[in-house]
Amino acid sequence: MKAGTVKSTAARTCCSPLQEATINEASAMQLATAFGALADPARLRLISLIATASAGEACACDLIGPIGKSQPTVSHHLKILTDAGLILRDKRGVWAWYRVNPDRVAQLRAVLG
Amino acid sequence: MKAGTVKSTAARTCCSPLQEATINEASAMQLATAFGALADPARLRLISLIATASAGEACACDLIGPIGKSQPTVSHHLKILTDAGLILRDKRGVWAWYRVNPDRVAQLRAVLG
DNA sequence: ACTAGATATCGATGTTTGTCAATGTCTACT
DNA sequence: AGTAGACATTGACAAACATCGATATCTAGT
Repeated sequence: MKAGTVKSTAARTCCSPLQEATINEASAMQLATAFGALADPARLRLISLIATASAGEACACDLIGPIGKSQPTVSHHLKILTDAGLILRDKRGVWAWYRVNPDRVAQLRAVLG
Repeated sequence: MKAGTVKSTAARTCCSPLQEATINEASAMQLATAFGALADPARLRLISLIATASAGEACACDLIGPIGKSQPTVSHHLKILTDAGLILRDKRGVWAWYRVNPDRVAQLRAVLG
């Protein structure tokens, strides 16, 4: 039985009605993608490496070693983080430089606030 | 070639060494699980529904309708959120009451801070 | 032009995940 | 004791994902 329906003693003590959800389905999907980008140990370590790099940016070539995964795999994870807007790519010559996107991170932090 | 190695003109302009990652592999896995719990639209809506419920807690029976998924599926999502420590379960009689775990949410917010 | 190196993309594969129908368990009421 | 209802668990299945080897693309130096 749906709680809140007055039908028995137990039912009467149950369930004040919920407010409308503050997150609608569209923005839930958008946020889920962003949190999903953080839902992998390798990607968390990548974003941490980038965030703590001197000058606030890191070359992809220096991220492969510490992660301990193959180059295509690291490239794949960096793409997921980039597509989610969490990091920004800057291709300079042969190298790809990544830095954290503070606005996007702050947006996620606000959701948890 | 690993950037930072002095070998060519381009190499010389590349790659100040990265600091050590602030997140080690163990805590990365732990955090990935937590963010993974937020990486689904249905679960985000669930936690939002619970957070905005009057008295700060919501009965599972009132969460099935708004989510629009079957009862086992909603129960499954609630379990994932509970296992990740994001919400707390309180079984009272036949009903299961859920509330947000503020400490855990604050911990995740701190990681993004 | 050619070569070497950095990164991205493709194709394949094993694993994880979301979903639901069916079923089990537990509580409270009759 | 029996019944009804709330919630969890199981089993199955398709979709999504992480990973890697092979390959393509693009840049810089020779």
